[in-house]
Amino acid sequence: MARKNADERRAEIIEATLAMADEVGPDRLSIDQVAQRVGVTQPAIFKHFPSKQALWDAVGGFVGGQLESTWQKALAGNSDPADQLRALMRAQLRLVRSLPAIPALLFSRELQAGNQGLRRTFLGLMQRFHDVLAGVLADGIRSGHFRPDLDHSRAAYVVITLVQGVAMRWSLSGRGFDLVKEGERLLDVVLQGLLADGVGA
Amino acid sequence: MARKNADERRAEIIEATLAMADEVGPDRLSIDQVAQRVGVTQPAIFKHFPSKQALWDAVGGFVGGQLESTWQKALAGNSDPADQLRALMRAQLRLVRSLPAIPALLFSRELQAGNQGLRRTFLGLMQRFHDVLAGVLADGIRSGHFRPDLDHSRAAYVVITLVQGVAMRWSLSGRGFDLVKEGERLLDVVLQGLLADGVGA
DNA sequence: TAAGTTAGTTATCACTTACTAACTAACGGC
DNA sequence: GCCGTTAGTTAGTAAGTGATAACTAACTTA
Repeated sequence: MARKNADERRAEIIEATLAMADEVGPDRLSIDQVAQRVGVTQPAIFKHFPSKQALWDAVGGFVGGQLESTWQKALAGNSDPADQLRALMRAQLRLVRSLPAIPALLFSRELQAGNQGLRRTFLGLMQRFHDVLAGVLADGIRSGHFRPDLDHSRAAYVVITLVQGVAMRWSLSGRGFDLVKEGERLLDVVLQGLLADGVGA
Repeated sequence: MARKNADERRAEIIEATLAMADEVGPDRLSIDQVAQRVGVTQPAIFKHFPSKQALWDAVGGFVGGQLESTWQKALAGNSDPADQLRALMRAQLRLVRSLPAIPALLFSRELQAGNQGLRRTFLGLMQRFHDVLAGVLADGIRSGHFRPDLDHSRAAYVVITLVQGVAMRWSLSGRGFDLVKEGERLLDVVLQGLLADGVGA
């Protein structure tokens, strides 16, 4: 019968949900599939989460927690502003690589339509990521590392867009390239800019 | 009874599918919902498409056709390389704005898991968009508009990533900003680069 | 205008879904 | 070693799913 402590089981279910969401898609994932993955009957899941939506709620909370804790570590290890940007991007992309359901999750109606609160959670996360990036950029502008005429908020959106875009392309392409490396390469191009010197000034 | 010509009805069904996919999500959309939108009973849909998957196939083909036809027009009207990049981005984002189901569609398992051929269609589209962008960039490098040390293929991926990323953020944020304008703003930042002159050389 | 074609209908099937009720057996404190 | 708690089971329900079969009525054309 292999009973387990409820906390442990909850974590196991959340993990299984993320793994299965990656395999079959968040909106197609049934409680029964999660249960099978965990090695338990379907109604057992409802002993730990009152409804499917509550399970998704918990999954979202878990992902959000992981995201936020990773940023702090990324900032701590670097001092050069460009390196801090790189570290933040790497941290974010590494998390996506280890939880590859995230991009699909963001577009799932399970979270979008069914769960107003969770939607706000994710928007809040994005906002905080923007603020962290904007802070790094503002420092770098002051210290002369970045262009003096740069709008730090807008530039932060550039970096966010780059992160989300490359994660999206990585997903769509069947994960056919090294996500973290590609992200770094793109960031390098953006740091330099596309225009020849003296053209856009 | 209001019968309609089959071609007309097919187009109507595809349109309704795209609209409903945006509202309820591609993976949650049932044939019955599409039928109701069209104003017809559920089995009538199967008179025009042999299966649900065939319907999605047709939807994908429609979207792909729209995408490709828009690029040609964008290139024709401009001569300056930077303007061509802007025009391509605007064209792509305008299409996403008019068919807002596209981002969610790309992540739907309906298309990913259920439909191998359609997946290849979309990857092919992305590849061709990359090639168009890379061509513009290569021309611009030769003519001195872009940095001589720029890798045109990599820079093309930067622009693609920017397009997909901003479309994604627009979707997630509840379409709370002007997609086309924001895309242009981000492209402008990328054209200039982030680094101060002389820092990254 | 009669006849064939076809866009539509109603009725139904087999299956999956989230969820519930009632029961069972493992664990932990005493 | 007893007993309450609780993680788990089996059995079942109501609603929704994609799809099919058989029929009907509107267009098309000879």
